[in-house]
Amino acid sequence: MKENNKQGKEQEILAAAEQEFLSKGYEGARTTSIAKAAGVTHAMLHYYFRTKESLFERIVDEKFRLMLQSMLAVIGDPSLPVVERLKSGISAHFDFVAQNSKLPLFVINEVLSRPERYAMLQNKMKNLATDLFSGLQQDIDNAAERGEIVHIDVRMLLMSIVSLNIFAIVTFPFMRPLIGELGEERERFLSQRKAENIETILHRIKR
Amino acid sequence: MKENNKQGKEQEILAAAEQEFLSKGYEGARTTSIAKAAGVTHAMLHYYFRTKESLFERIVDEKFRLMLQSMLAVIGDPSLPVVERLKSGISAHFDFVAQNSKLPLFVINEVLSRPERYAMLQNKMKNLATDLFSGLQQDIDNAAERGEIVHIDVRMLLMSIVSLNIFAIVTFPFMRPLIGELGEERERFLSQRKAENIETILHRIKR
DNA sequence: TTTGCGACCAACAAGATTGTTAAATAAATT
DNA sequence: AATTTATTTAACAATCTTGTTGGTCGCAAA
Repeated sequence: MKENNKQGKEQEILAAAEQEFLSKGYEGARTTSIAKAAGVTHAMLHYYFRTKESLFERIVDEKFRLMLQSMLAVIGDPSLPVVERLKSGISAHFDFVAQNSKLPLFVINEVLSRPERYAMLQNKMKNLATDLFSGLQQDIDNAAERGEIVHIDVRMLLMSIVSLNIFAIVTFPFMRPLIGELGEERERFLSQRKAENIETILHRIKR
Repeated sequence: MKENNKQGKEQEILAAAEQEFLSKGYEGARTTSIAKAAGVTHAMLHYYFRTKESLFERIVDEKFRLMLQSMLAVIGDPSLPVVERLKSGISAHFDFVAQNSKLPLFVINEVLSRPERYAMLQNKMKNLATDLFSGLQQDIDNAAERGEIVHIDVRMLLMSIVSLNIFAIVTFPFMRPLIGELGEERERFLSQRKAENIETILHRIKR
């Protein structure tokens, strides 16, 4: 029942910290609570990670990376035709967010409450934008030239996609009754909402 | 410079509390900080509002009401034809959120971190849904029968609208660079994004 | 064996934060 | 004016929270 290998405890603490920070944010999180959840004295927590702040950094760095990585999923497979590419991209992004439902709000909250992080996030975003988005933009432009779809700025389109996906999953807990009978079970609702989001984006580019 | 009428101080405290709670949330807010911002000793804060919690309730009640009220704006003017009605509804909702940009995140965070509020919010939402949405749904159904637009569940449509509007404004601070040159000034970006959101929704129902 | 070193814990320290209270002051009521 | 009531203040209390410290335990290298 006891885990007393040296690295084991560090991992336990990290796992507990992730839980705590993701669900309560930096301010709401308590190092004692993290320690308890990890099955360690709170002195141990300070032994492995000097301060609450440094422990938080560890979590936040990983989560920011994960968040950006998820944006990449939207780009989809360049070998597919544009419409298929978008379909699978939206679907992949939706699934990712559904399985990491606390991630978006965590990132948004922590970056908004720490303007000193703006620069970092903005840089990474800019890289994403210039490097990855341009390929999809080309695909879109070409398809538009062929008259298959409508002209549109890929950044606007991607923003719509992440808006629709993230918002649906974040607000699911209290949107459920608004949807009424449709929202009996989480899975059912999510799959319907995913289909609706795909539909919305495809309509947007339909000729 | 001093406001020493009795009711004045209470209002000062409420105003300061609103600022503090909206930007830092319940956990991040400090009663001493609120008191200082209001120009009162922190004992005064406890004199007027017994506890931090009760002060918070005052703010949260008002903000929840405001939030739901803003959803109503989306319904729009029933005397307009459906497409016009949606256009003005989306625009009104977008403007409201833009002028209350801290509201959505505040409400989402506080309701999610307090499941005991789920029931309350869910009830109010259900009322909105049954009472107000049905009118718009009728309009949509009729227009769809006439072949002007496509059939769609109004709840899905409204969820898309609030997703697009809220997300755009909440994430504006760090989405700006992703948009690049487009996002030089806030006003410019917001008006472009508003237009894009309207476009997206209209495409969704276009035949 | 003993020396050293990392993991570990109980207790403590310092400061922040919410909340109380007793007394002073102002305002209103009789 | 006298009495009550509301407002205000300063000081304190209780608790929580982060962080430290001195010392213990086990184990491996010398």
